Amino acid sequence: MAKNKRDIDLKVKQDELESTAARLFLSLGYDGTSMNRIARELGVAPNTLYWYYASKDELLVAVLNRQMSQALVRLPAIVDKSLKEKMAWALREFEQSRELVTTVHARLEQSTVLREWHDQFHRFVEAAVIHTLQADGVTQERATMLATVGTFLVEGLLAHPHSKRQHEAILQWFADSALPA
Amino acid sequence: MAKNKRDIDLKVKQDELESTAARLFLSLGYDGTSMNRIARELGVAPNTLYWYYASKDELLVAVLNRQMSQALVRLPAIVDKSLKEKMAWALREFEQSRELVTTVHARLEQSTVLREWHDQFHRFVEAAVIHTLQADGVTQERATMLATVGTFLVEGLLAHPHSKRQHEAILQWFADSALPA
DNA sequence: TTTGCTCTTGAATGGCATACAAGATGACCG
DNA sequence: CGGTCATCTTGTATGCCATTCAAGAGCAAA
Repeated sequence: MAKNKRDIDLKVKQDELESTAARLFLSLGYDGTSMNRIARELGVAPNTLYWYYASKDELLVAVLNRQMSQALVRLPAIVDKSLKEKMAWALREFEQSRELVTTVHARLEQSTVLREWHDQFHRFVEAAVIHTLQADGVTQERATMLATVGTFLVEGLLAHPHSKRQHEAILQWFADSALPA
Repeated sequence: MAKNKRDIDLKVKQDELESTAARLFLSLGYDGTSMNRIARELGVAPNTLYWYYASKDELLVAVLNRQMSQALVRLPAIVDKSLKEKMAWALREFEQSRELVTTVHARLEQSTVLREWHDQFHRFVEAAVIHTLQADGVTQERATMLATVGTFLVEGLLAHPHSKRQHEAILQWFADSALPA
């Protein structure tokens, strides 16, 4: 009972930490946000964060999972839309976290936790895309390749600023080229 | 004359600095390479580097230009090859500097010099791709869009490890989809 | 009241990019 | 030859960073 209460408090506190960290990471960037800054914002000592997370990278992973689970809530709304609309949706979702996407890729080599998170995430996303494509009659081998391409296009559009029209044109072209007429 | 000699020494010294910096950046990564480390390797004081370059980012830009001009030497060998072969070549060239590509993207927001270099580089590459596509009868508007897509595919393949076969399949599919049959 | 767990902190460590002012070197000019 | 000036190098310092460690506070169970 008491043990249980403690567990609840832990979750509440973690949620508080992660939401503050998320806000700062998104506005100032990962490198632009020091553990000191996060702690100050929360009114705690900097090293308090290290009781909850072993490193800044692990805090980032927690924030990423948080962002992802929030996106998953909105996922059902587009499951029966077209491939193109699904990709446009993903693009809009990620645009909120643009900064973080680049950061993750930059830190892949240096952080094991981050690399594991990244790989798992890619597997998840690509499985979903492959499933969609297969439902449209694409062979598995081809769907696998196209899923990779689709991912690259979304990542590219995130990393480099382009107009809505350019997004539109690229996604349209991809959908047309990927699916049989 | 003497003034001239100094200028020569300057270039020589810069070349020495940049080749050492390049070697370390490529093997240890940008973040993994401290100015201190570069200086130690060269047998000079750390702040000596700041006489030649205003910041670590400017040193990175110099290294990037160095890498690029080395690649440009090898460019003529593939000017008359197919689009697919050109992209495969670019991929091979960049693989040497994989680490740096991600670093550049990660630091775009924080470093003006780097962003300028990056934007200029993209304009250069995309102009070249557009030119190639137009020579194959693609309209300018379409070529512009395809150049962006091609760039994203190369960047994606660089950032994420894939087998030679996957590279091959993706590039082949892109060439087929981009060019009229 | 004592034991032990959970959480927080003060104080420190070693590293980092970078700034500044003082020196060394060597070329030119009188 | 002596002095002046630009070029290059360095010693030293600053303020930041992520992270560590040992000491404490608060509170539950025994």
